[in-house]
Amino acid sequence: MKNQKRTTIYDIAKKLNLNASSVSRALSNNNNVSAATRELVLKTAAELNYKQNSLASNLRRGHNKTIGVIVPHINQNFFADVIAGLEEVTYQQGYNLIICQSNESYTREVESVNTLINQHVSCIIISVSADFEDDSHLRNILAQGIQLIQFDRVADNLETFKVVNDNERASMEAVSHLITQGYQRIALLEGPQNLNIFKQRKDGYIAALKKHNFEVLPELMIENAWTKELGAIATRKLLNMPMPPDAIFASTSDFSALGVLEVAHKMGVMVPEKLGICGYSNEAFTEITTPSITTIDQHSVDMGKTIANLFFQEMGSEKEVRPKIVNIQPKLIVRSSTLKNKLGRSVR
Amino acid sequence: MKNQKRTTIYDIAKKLNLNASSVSRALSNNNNVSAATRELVLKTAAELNYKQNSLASNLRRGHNKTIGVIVPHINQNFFADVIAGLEEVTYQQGYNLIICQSNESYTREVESVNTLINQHVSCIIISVSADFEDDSHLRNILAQGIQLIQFDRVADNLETFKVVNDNERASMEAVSHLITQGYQRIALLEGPQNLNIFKQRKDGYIAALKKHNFEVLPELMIENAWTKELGAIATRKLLNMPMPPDAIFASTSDFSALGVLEVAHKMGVMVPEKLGICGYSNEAFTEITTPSITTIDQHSVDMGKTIANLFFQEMGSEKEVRPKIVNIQPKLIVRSSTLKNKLGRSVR
DNA sequence: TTTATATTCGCAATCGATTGCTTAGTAATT
DNA sequence: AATTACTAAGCAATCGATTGCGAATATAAA
Repeated sequence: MKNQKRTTIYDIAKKLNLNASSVSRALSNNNNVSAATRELVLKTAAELNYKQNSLASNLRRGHNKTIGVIVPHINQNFFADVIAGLEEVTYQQGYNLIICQSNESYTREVESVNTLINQHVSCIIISVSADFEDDSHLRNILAQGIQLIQFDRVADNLETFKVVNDNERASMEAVSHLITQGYQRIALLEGPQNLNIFKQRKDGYIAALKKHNFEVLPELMIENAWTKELGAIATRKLLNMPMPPDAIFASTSDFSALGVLEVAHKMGVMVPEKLGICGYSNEAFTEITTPSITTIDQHSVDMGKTIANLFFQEMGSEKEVRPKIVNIQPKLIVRSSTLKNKLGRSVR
Repeated sequence: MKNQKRTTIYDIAKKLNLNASSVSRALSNNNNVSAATRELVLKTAAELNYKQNSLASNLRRGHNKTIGVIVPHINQNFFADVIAGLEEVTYQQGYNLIICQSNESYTREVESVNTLINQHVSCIIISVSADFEDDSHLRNILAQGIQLIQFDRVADNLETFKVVNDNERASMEAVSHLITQGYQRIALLEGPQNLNIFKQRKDGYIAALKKHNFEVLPELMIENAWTKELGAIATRKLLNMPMPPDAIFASTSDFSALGVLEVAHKMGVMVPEKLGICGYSNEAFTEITTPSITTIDQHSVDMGKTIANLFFQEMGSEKEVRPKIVNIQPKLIVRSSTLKNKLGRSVR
């Protein structure tokens, strides 16, 4: 079974008393072969169970119909969805995806970039890790003549194609919604501020408060509360304050919003009456908690498709194209956890 | 930016007045080079920002440190987790993953197999699509000398390495648990029976009933109820029967269990008092529904790791190894939705 | 000093497919 | 009949790294 010979175009050529070049041309639908020999070649190729060796073909042609993807974790919903969207489009174009996960580690991210460069991928699509340090490895991608698209978490001062969510606007919209619902003291759970997406969400929160002439209170902004557990801890602290917040915007993820909800339940704080809760990401479970959680949908599968289309449309053209930034508008999904005004929770 | 020249070993060789073979040997830590030249080569390689061309290397050496993975959907938790586990191990061995999704389509599955064969991957890891027709494409993988590991959904009559869950046992355990809790009429939501995993779960259900001398009632076994919507429809039908079930085992997925739960809520049927519910897969949300849902954990990340280890350990050896089947024991996670006996739902 | 052994390195073929160029053969044109 | 135009197919180089073999040089042994 091991290392057996696979049929090559030479095998086909020999069998038909042809030259390998003719076989190659026949298989690639090149017009420099007669219809008769093409037929013959295709027939014997099928008979001998010939499979093209993409390695050889790619080496010769100098490019690889393969796209590399680097994400922090493959099995986080957002990234899994983006990859699913990517695959959908790239598959149709005959491209393959090589997937790497950085595990939020900068070292691994750099290593992954290097293997992808070695593989001669046509494009690298990346969402940088949480302990992102500097962008030399990304610059190296460009230096090797490989296309680069950053998405979601992007290195701000590196000019490349980018597909991002308008985090600031979404965040602003969410907080405005809370204010409209009558919440007065709105707390924020923040993510690591070295990632631009979390900074933008914080900015949106602050902008919304200012717009409505609310005071921006540092004690209501909790750093690094981006897991369910950290969200729970932060909530306990917030609700035990002398003047506790009456709403919490878990800007990091729905998981931290879930932590908020659980603590509220345990402490007997009514949601949404006494505490409004808003998450981020529109994870499947936000629809089915009691009460269901208001959140922000990032159109993740579409994001994947957008990224892929960007590659095939914009970057496929021969002329040098200026890096473009695509801003996807996330959508606020209002559910029961913030509907203080219209009780009865009829909205789904 | 486009099509620029990348540095090759020839560039390094020329600069150092060496032959490319020496450069190659130096870079590959071959002992047939002096320490001095190795130093020199490594230094200039770094200076010139040399990156190995894996295409050329793989072509010459006849193998590709790449593993192909084909799953129905990348963004289903179970598969995403398995892939994450796979990546974890393969990364450490310097292997890359090429990911394809079949979208439950047989045609796409066959096409994906073909591209992976063309790519000369060392191994193909597959969980077959729902409309799996025949295994000729899988046999073709073996015929091309490529390793093959099937997991979860496997083609029964093809002898290859397999990593599966003991679905029948898990299913039996779940139903036995329901019986122990005092449920008397236990319904089953089935998945497509052309997939062996769903057949096994049904077998486990029947075996448990028989073991406890319960009657096996065809009217309580609902076919193809494997999404949330189909689960809901089935539940409505079941609960409107003259003699409705007092427990439903959604053997297909937690999503269908969720459909059951929602219908129960709407119809005012108390869970777990009047209706016990058990799902399958241990999706994240099962922990946080009200009541939380009893389910079965498949150790999905570990499964991925097991598969990868199987490849590196068993199949790496030169001697022909007999295909081996690894059976992973899923774990019943008892939560509130089936705790009729001990009310108060103190268990998490 | 001479012979034997070990190191280090170059030469050239190889992996399989592609492609520019050339040649042979056929058809069309005058 | 002769020249031109065109088609079909072969030749050989190429992509970049690897590797068996042999040559040259250095080192050790006699």
